[in-house]
Amino acid sequence: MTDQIADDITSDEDGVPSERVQFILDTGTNLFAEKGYDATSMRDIATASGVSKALLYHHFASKEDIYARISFQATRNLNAFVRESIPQDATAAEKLRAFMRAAARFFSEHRSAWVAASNAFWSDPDRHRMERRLARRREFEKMLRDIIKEGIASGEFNPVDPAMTGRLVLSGINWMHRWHDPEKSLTPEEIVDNYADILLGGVCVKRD
Amino acid sequence: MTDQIADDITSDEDGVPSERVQFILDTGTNLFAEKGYDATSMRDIATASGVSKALLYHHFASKEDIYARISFQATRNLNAFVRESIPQDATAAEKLRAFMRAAARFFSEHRSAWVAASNAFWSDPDRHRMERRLARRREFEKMLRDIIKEGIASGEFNPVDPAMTGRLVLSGINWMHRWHDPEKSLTPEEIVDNYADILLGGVCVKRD
DNA sequence: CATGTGACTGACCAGCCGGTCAAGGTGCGC
DNA sequence: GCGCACCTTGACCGGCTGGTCAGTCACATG
Repeated sequence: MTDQIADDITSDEDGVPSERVQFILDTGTNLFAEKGYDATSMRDIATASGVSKALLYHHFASKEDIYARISFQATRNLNAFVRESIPQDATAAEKLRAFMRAAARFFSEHRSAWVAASNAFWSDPDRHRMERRLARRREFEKMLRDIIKEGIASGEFNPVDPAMTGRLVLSGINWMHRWHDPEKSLTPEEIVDNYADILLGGVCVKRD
Repeated sequence: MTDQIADDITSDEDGVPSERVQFILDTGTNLFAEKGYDATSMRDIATASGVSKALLYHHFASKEDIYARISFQATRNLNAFVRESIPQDATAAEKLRAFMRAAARFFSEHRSAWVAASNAFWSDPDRHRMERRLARRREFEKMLRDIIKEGIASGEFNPVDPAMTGRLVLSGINWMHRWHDPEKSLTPEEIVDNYADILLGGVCVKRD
């Protein structure tokens, strides 16, 4: 029923959160990213936010609710952002590179939220929301595979396996936060640019 | 062999653990891999092992001690196993592929332990052990970079950045446990074989 | 037999966990 | 003035956490 969907949307996105609610979410984002979900207590979030623990339960249903809203916010605009960053009239290679750059850029701009959201598989608190998360991830992966398929169809790419190639690309992006130090070295965009070079050009020298 | 190394080995491996101790470690390995470090309690491990919680503290110093021993066991033989799997008289491409296959094989054979060990950065309970873990990881990465450097030096590989290429290779291997279902689809070795094909051959068609 | 040693246990601890609740502001419409 | 809606709080709850401890048992050594 349509009413239900409308209810779901409003109850979930809930317009713009109040300043204080958003501040609590930001605080939680950093704590979750630093220490992980389990190791971060509601007291930690409350203290770091400068409010009482009870207030958290006035604005949020539970600890998982806070976490869900954080990861929801973190990934909400990812698909749209990446899609908008891909040029229409371009080679598949350019599109692939744009995809990787956009994902890396989004990652670096929402680093804490991304780490917090991707660090846990987080079982199944709200099934409906979980399904939408999964659907969004599938859509994200499909975007990437379509670029690869397009390149193969046009003869620009070798006949690689799109699913496997996509996974390798995403592995590089997703694993970055495990070793990348934002303080030094290259920016995430520079790193994935390197990855793109390696992937597109291949490691072995081209033999005729 | 130097005395220091011998000391290190005996002090840490401490001979073969008794049957019961090893059983507790195996039980803990599975629990940590399933539920994560924080979500696994000492009671869980004790109950699942069929012993009292107090016995855990008779054999182990703390919860972190159990975890450290598990991840130590898990990675102990990785370097040696991978090194032995690399053929001496072979092209750099063959060596790279052998490296990836061996790492993937080791991963699939010690899946639970590997997931448990790699899921947490786990701060710093025992500095000495932590440093040796890091040293081992550096050694592992160096092995991979040396293969790549060798290929570049001989003219077999393109002048790619060894560090960056190594990270991309390891990203694919390390990220696998996040999406790979051991029940179905390809084996880890088949997957990294695909990765090797893509990486070595490149995605773009070779233009003379 | 006594003595000692290491594996093993149930009961217990302080402290923290997520979550609840009744009550106290505070400001706004009436 | 009153009532009302919302934000905010400190005190509190049962339950679980990692960890401790005194003591039991089997067995080996003298």
